[in-house]
Amino acid sequence: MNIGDVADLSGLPAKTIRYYEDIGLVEPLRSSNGYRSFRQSDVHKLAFLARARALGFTIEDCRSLLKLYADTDRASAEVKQIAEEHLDRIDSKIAELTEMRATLSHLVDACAGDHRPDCPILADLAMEQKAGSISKASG
Amino acid sequence: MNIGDVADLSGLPAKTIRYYEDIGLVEPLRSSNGYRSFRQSDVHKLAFLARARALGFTIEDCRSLLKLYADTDRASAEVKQIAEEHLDRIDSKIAELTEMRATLSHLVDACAGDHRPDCPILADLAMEQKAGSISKASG
DNA sequence: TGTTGACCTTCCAGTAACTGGAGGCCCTAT
DNA sequence: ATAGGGCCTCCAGTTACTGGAAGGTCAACA
Repeated sequence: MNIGDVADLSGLPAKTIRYYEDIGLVEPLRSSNGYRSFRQSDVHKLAFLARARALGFTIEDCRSLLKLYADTDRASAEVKQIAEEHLDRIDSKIAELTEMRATLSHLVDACAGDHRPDCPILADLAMEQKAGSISKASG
Repeated sequence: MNIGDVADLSGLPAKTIRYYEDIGLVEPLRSSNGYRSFRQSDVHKLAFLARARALGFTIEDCRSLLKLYADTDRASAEVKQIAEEHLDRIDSKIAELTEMRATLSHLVDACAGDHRPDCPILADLAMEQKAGSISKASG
């Protein structure tokens, strides 16, 4: 199977598949004309990668997961740990974004958004650290 | 003021401040010894940047916001628009992460996480597109 | 006066995970 | 023969920094 077919099947761009080969995630064969030749197992692996990436696992996570997937004797605990760590990262990110959202939404609501120059958003951004003791206290 | 002092005041690493100069966000003066010499207005600007970046505005957003900030005649609507677009991006990101979180958390809950090899997480990741018509339908 | 040591400088390279593009070969159809 | 599409490699760019090497500057101290 050529890269275009595999791209269609896995949902990954051909560029990305080549990249995944570069970094050693897949190792397709080569045809005599130099074209990459993908086996069914390669397609399966790429679909696995597409799914894991869509769930936000990093490439290095994916590498670990693929190893664990290939090892039929692995303990599910190992996989679960990777997933739980990822879940924690997701939770942190959501919390961070939610806080940003709250602040920003507050500012947006406070801004008239008209032709006049007064803008609470800029005012907040420009807010000076009056006390001086605020910013670098516990860095 | 030297870069170290400004770093302390703004909360930004010196490296980052140099980078901001590289990309034209600040233009500190230079002392005779070649050291960067920051005015109060530079410090103010950097604090503005630190705050905006903490709220997740991109560098290009920051560039626009700084321009608008410098222009005392701007309409608050312009600022509000940037902020609202950013708010939308945040909302999308939160939605995406929340969906990931739900799926992943479901899988983690389903996984025993013990010494046995059965693992619903890997099973899901490896899930084959049986129908074949699923993946590339509306690309 | 010499020498630490902290602070500053520039420049280069690397991060994560691709993406875009140039230049060129391969294959099929007309 | 020629047109087109698919494939190849290699290089560069993306975002927003961050780390490190090699070296200049400055204040303090013996």
